[in-house]
Amino acid sequence: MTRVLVVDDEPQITRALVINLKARKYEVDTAPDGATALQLAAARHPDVIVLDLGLPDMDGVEVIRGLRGWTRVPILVLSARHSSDEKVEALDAGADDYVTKPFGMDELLARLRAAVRRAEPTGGGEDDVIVTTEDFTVDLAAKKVNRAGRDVRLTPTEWHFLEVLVRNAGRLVSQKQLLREVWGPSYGTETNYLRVYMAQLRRKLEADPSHPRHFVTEPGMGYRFER
Amino acid sequence: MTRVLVVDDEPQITRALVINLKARKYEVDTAPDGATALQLAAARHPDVIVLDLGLPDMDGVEVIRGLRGWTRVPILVLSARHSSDEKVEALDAGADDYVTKPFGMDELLARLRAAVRRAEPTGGGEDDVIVTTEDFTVDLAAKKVNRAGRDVRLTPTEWHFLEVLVRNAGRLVSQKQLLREVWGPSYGTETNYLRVYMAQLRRKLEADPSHPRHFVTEPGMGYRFER
DNA sequence: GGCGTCTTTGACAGAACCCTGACGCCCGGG
DNA sequence: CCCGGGCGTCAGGGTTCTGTCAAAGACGCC
Repeated sequence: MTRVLVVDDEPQITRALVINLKARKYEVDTAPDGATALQLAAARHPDVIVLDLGLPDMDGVEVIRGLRGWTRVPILVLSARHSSDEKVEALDAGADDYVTKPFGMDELLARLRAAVRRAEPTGGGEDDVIVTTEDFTVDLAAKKVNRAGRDVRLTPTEWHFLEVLVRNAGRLVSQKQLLREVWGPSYGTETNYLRVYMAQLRRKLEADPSHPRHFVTEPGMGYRFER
Repeated sequence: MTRVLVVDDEPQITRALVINLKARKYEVDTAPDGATALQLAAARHPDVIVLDLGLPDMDGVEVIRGLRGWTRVPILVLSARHSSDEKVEALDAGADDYVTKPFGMDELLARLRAAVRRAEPTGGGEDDVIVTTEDFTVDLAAKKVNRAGRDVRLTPTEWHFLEVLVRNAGRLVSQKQLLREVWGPSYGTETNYLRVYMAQLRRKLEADPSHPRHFVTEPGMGYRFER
C-alpha cells in the first residue's frame, strides 16, 4: 500500500486530502508543521509527500532541503503563491511538482500517481532488480529474499538494512550513511544497532555466519555487500 | 550534456524553447508532429521530452503511450487545454508533468530540471572514480583497492592517507599537509606517523616495497603518488 | 488485557587498530 | 673517521571497535 505524508496547517485542506486519499486506499500520515513533517518522514518512510509551503514554524523550502539531505522521496508542493519565482525556488530545492491552490482534486491525485509511479523501482530497464549470490537471492522489486529454495523472513528493519547494502553492492557504505538511511537523519552514532542487525542478516543469509563472505566489515569505516 | 526533445507544431513556441534551452547548454532536437517525435526519441535517446498535446497527426496521449511502451524518459506535457480531465488523462498515460499555455519560461525550465534530476541514477550519483596503475587500482567511490585481482584491506587511516595522495596524483604533498588532512588540523610535526603508514601502504600495494615506484619520498619535503 | 514479534539497550570478550619507542640504514658535513 | 638528521622497519601495549548474547521495552493483533 502506498503511504502518503500530508503536510499542511489548514485542517480543512488536510481533511479533504485525507478523505480522498483513504478512499483510494492510500495509507495517510499528516503533519501540521515542518518539524513534525521531517520527523514523520524519517519515522514512517512515506512513498510520497504532499507539502504545503505555508507552514507556521519554518519555510517550506527549508523542509524540502531537510528532506533532500537524506531521501529522494517524491515531494509534491502545494502553495497559494502563484509567483514564478516561488515555483522555481521550490522545484530547484528538490520538489518534484508544484500545484497552486485552489487545486482540483482529480488533478492533484493524478499528479500524485505520476510522482509515485516514476519513483517505482526501475521497471523494464536492464537494471538488475534481482541480485544473486552463490548463497542467496535478493529481489528488490518483490522485497523477497530466497535462500536454498526457501523464502527467508526478514523484519522491516532487516530488509531496509539489507536493501541499502545491496543497492550499493561492492561499495563501502559508511556507518553513518547506514544509520541515516535506515533509522533517519537524526541518527549517526548508534553503531550498536548496526552490529545487532548485521548479525541477524548474517545469521539468516550467510552460509557460515561467523565467517561472512558477502557482508564484509571494514573496521572503523562501515560495511560492504559483495555478491 | 543533457539532451532535450521538443515536440510542438507551432514554430514560434518551438523557437522560443530552443533558444532558451540552447542558451542553458542543453542539446536540443525538435519534432513538429507525433510520428517524428517517436522516431527521434528512439534514434536520439533524449534525457527529457517536452511534448505539446495538440499535434497535427496524432493525439498527444497516443504519443505518450507510444513512448511509454519502451522508455521511462521523463515527459513534460505542454498544452493549451486547462481542463482537469485532459491533465488526468495525460498524467495517467505516463506523463511526468503538465504545464498549461501560456507558460512562464522560468517555471518550465525549473520543471524540466526537476524532471531530469529525478531521472538521474540513484545511490548518491557519484561516479566511480577509478585510478589505475600497473600494479594496483584504487576505486575512490567504493573505497576499494584491488591488486592482482584481490581486494586489499586497508585500515581507516591507511585509506585516508592513500586517498589524499591519490587525489593529488603526480603532485608533491607536503608532510604538514598530509598530517593535517589525515590526523586533523592540530597535527603538523609528527612525521613518524607518516613513515609508519607510508611503510604499510608500500607493503600492501607496491610490487617491491623496498624500491617503491608509486609512493615516492621527497626527502625533507613530503611524498608523491605517481601512477 | 495477554501474547508474540520486533526493536532498543547494556554488558563483555575478543579482535583490530593506532600510537609509540627503539633500532638500523643512508648520506652529507664536520 | 665520526656524527647527526632524515628515513624505513619492527613489535609491544593501550585504546577503540566489533560480534554476541540476553533482557527489557515498544508495538500491533487477537
